[in-house]
Amino acid sequence: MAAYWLFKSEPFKWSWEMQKAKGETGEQWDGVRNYQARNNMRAMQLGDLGFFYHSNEGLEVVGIVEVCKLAHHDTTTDDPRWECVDIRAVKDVPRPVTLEEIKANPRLSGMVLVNNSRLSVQPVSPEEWVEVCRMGGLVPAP
DNA sequence: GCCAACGTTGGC
DNA sequence: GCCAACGTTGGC
Repeated sequence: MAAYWLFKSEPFKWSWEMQKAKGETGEQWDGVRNYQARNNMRAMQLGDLGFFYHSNEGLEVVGIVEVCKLAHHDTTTDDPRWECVDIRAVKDVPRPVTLEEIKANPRLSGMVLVNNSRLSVQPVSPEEWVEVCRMGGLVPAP
């Protein structure tokens, strides 16, 4: 059973354009130093899909990514506690969905993005997935 | 740039 | 095991 996620990144550190430049191979989602976010990555399966969200600047969902490598050690640290998955860009969201729009949609009032904005890797429910895809012009949802 | 919210650390 | 202090995140 595939699951859905949301990955947050500050675009001046790691942007959707940079993610896309990595192509089919993708890149490890490194730098996460939060247990909850790490546990979410440990729970991911190959083929799981996620939203790519720009925080701080943009504040919008700009792309769809796919988990292409299961959780493994984060090579940017020696600390064995930290792991990450690899993700690759799948497609653009034709019409980026802003945080403002998400907050304004009652069907998305339960989204982690709205209620725990500090969690950088979050689960997304199937209903939320479909709704955000619809708002972004992706019909049917991937 | 500010500040609220949250997570982590460390003294007791 | 509690909680105050501190650091970080991220919306505004």
